[in-house]
Amino acid sequence: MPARVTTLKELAASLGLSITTVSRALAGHQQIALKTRERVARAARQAGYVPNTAARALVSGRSGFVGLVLPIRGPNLVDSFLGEFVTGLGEGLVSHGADLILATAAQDQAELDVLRHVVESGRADGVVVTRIAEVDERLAYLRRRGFPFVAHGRLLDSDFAYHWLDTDGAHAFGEAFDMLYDLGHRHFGLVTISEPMTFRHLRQDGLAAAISRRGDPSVRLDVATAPRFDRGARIQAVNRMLQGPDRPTAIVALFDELALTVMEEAARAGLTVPRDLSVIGFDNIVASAYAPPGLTTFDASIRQCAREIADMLLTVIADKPAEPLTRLIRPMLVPRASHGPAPRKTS
Amino acid sequence: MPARVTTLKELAASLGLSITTVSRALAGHQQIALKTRERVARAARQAGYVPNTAARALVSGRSGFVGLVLPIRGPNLVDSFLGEFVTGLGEGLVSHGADLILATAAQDQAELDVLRHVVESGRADGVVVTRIAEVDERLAYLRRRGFPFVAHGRLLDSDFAYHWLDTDGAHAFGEAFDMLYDLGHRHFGLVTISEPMTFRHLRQDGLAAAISRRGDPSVRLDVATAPRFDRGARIQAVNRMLQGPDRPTAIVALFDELALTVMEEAARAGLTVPRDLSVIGFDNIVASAYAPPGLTTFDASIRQCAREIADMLLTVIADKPAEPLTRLIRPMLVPRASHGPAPRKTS
DNA sequence: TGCAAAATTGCAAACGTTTTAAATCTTTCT
DNA sequence: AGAAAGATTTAAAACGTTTGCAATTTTGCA
Repeated sequence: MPARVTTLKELAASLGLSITTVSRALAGHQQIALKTRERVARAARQAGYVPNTAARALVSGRSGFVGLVLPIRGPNLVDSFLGEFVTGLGEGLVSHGADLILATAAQDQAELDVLRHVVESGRADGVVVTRIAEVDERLAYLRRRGFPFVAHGRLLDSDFAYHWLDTDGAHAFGEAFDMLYDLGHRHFGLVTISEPMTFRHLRQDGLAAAISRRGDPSVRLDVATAPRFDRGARIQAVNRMLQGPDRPTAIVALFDELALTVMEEAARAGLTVPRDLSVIGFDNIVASAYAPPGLTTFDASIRQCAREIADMLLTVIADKPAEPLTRLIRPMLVPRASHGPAPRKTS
Repeated sequence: MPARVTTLKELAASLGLSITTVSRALAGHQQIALKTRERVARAARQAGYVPNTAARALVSGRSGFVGLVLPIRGPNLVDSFLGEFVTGLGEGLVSHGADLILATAAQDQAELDVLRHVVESGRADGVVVTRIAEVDERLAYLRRRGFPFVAHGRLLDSDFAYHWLDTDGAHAFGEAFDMLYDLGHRHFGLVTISEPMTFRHLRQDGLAAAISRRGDPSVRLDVATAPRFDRGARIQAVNRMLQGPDRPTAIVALFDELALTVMEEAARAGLTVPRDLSVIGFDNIVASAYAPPGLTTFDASIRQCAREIADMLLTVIADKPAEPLTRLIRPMLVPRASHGPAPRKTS
């Protein structure tokens, strides 16, 4: 059990050196004699010295933290996104000795307020912003403030540049369309949400672009929209799409939860997936592998993305690059058993 | 857009008051005239003043953070535990103005090292420790150090008292046994893991206790053990249990992932759940609702537990209670379709 | 050996806040 | 009116670190 040394002063005293020298030695400054550096390092290790974060932050202006404001979540919303995301961030940060701070918005408190506090209190040197909204005041604020940040996702258009990493949902949805078209499908359904997040536009536009690229006027696309967190409304919307006399033969859902609802309701309506209906999702949540017959979807590897976001942010903090850093990650198709050839026309 | 006031000094100057007075006014000290307190509060709000965390932490010795060392996770381990847990912690902390810091262990670094750093650097006022191991050096360290912490889970026995919250796995497994016994089952299987976590003992002991409480000598229990993160070995272990000429009619799995493996392998072996085999899990992960025929399991409401843990920890930090705080949360049975009456003896 | 240059170390200020002890101003009472 | 008591405010130290600049020691060379 090593004698506890709490401060630099104590360590310096035990070595017969000044605080300055010890501080510089530990920081690896060349101007300190190598022999001294080694001696100090050994003593510090042996004494279990750990520098005080607050003191260091106060004088250097760097906290060594990266902030993330927790997205507000419904009471019974359970998914693995957050866990994957923070794990990835942690992995990306740890190699640079940074840590993550998680701030939560209270019930009635706006996320922007929390963000402001994190920024203004000097708790963090940079922040990560997720779930970008169509009009996102957080980005505007950070921009105004000149505070380092990296967005996970992006705006549809903006009059300023910023650093972002996004999964290429547009490409994935195009790929889904092409695959389904080649399987003979001509009548498509898109199940989407009504919340003003940009990713829904990016994905829908990717689908639309692939359709028009194909240039086949016989292709039809129905769109069903429901609020994200209202399961009842979601089921209704899906059923409206499923129950018309003339229903799509292939449904693409904005993300897996919606796709699973589609599969459940299809089963309830007596439809067999993929014989009567093809379904494709996005996210590759765990349940998608288990829900029969196995949902075909896209894997965005959240954890890997988060790791890269951490790297980007640390670069932004350290180097203040003039050009915006941007990364578009292509999600990977995970083919399972929920898609297949279009059913023969029966009429 | 309010003029940015970064420091107390500036705010004091703009008010024509001393730093001391402004500091005290904002802290709500009675000795400052009410009129002054109000004037200062208004000015601070209007100027958007946010106190510097580092400076405050340095002088007060309190960082306002609670630490959590991220459990090391395999590369493709995906679950919702972490997300639920940090969400709950965040919810519990926010009402007291505390934030969460997440520290990650580097590849080869021991979790204890990271914990030590968090503690010794003064980054946090208290920590949460999860996934308690049979011999847990983290608890021993924190104890020695006299550092505030709350454990999620507990030791099997210990020579010192500490604060913990745990889900009552023993009770749940007893409940599972009773239910299955009443359905006619006499031959049981337990699928468990080989990692030295205490919860596996608590649950297994709960099962054993229920068996002996029943006092029926015809009850048999087979146990299969596999390493947690080795899917191949897990499948092998399950199959050994399933393929004997004399297999259990009811299998209880230590947690849902294992139960899902059991159901998959049962299906592969041509067994129908629950007709030929009853399966019960623990955790209620999302996939359990989707995996046919729907896994009967127990819900531990991680998020709610985490919220309580946060409350407990804040109490511990503030009040240093002499008596250990302990909470045992009874998980709730989530009956689905994977359990049923024991099959008739055919032989 | 002596002196300039180079190498190494140390002093002291600063970061923004809280807090102890003391100073100033107001009120109350004789 | 004057002093004591109470109310309110302030000066200055402290927290543990980093860092600009100065001081000291060592080295190289004549």
